[in-house]
Amino acid sequence: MASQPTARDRLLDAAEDLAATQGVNITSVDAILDRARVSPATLYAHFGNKEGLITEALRRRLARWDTTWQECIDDADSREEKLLAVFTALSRHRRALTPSRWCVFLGVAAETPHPGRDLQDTLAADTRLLLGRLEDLAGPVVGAEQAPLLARRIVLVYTGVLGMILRGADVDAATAEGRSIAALALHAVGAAAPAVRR
Amino acid sequence: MASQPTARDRLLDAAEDLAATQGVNITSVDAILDRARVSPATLYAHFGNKEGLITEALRRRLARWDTTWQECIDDADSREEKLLAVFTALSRHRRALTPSRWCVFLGVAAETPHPGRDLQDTLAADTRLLLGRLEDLAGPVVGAEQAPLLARRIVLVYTGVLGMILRGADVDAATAEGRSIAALALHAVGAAAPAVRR
DNA sequence: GTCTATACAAAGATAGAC
DNA sequence: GTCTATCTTTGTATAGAC
Repeated sequence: MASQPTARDRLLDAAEDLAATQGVNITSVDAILDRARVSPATLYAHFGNKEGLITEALRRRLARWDTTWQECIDDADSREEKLLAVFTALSRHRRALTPSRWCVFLGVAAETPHPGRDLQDTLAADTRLLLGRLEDLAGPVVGAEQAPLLARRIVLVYTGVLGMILRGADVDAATAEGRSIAALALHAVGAAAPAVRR
Repeated sequence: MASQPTARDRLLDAAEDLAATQGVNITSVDAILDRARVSPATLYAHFGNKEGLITEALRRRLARWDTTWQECIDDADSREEKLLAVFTALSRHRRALTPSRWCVFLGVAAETPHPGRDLQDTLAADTRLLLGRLEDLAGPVVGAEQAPLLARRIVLVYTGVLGMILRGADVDAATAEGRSIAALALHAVGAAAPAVRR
């Protein structure tokens, strides 16, 4: 029956949007409060402090990314396509949510040299999700032995796409280019260690 | 005869070090002044404001990167090695200067959603230098027509290496991995459009 | 849970003397 | 050119009422 978002949700929305588009350090608590139309006390009651709010907003965004990516994997037909679905997911993710200037997680990591434990964990969870899932998907394609190598390479290329967006590159062009390079890496590793059958 | 660095140089050193290791937004003017052992008025007399100082420090660092990279290119034997020398240069650069947490230019870009014109130009100059020089080096290897494509791909991979450092990856490992992927891209593009002779 | 009002610290930048 | 001292704004966070 909740027709109106709660103050808590409005805070998370505002924090996510501003972190994604402006960055966390330049975004003041006041700016978040203004956008969420919420009073200071409410923020601190729910999240303790600014970093707590940011951490919670990132957790929520990571969960949504997780879902979107998994859907793209499920939609893909072949094992190779599933491995490259991370690039499709990037496009879909950016269309579904407030598109970040490049990547909210890397952005917050770049801006926060000394994160608290919870924030640190949340940021690391993004990288863990990428490496872990790509390794799982790479196993059936190039074998368990080569899977970690291929996963690292695809994460590197994926991260490069995000960086190119920060450099001002066209998002779709950079994504397509990343996918091409990842496909090269896939076939190179696959050639070295022939694909596991079925 | 200048045995002591000037106040101006101490300011540039302090700004560069703190921007590289901590980030620009979290670094206060006071912190820069403390480290440089300089008074506020001196900073503003020389650079106008904080962004002016940061811009100047970045310009100086870009010039040093330019030099280091060119030296690595000159040291390389083959045309292919010259094209991949950007990864060697990255290692050498990071050993020569205060190593940034990942990349000072991308870091400042990520932290500054609305840069002034001078800062904007300086940040863009980094990307321009990368794309332009790599395209020049790619021409003799894959031909002028394919050179822009290969240059973009290598910049993407190079940027991915920097992003992996931000993700916590080992610097040498990420650099080596990036070089391998760039070599794949080189050979793939080269195979599509056979190398120009000489 | 949420608000109004405010405390307190830190930020960037400037004035005026030497 | 450089310093000491200070001004003003903005920042995060809390107190106390409803």
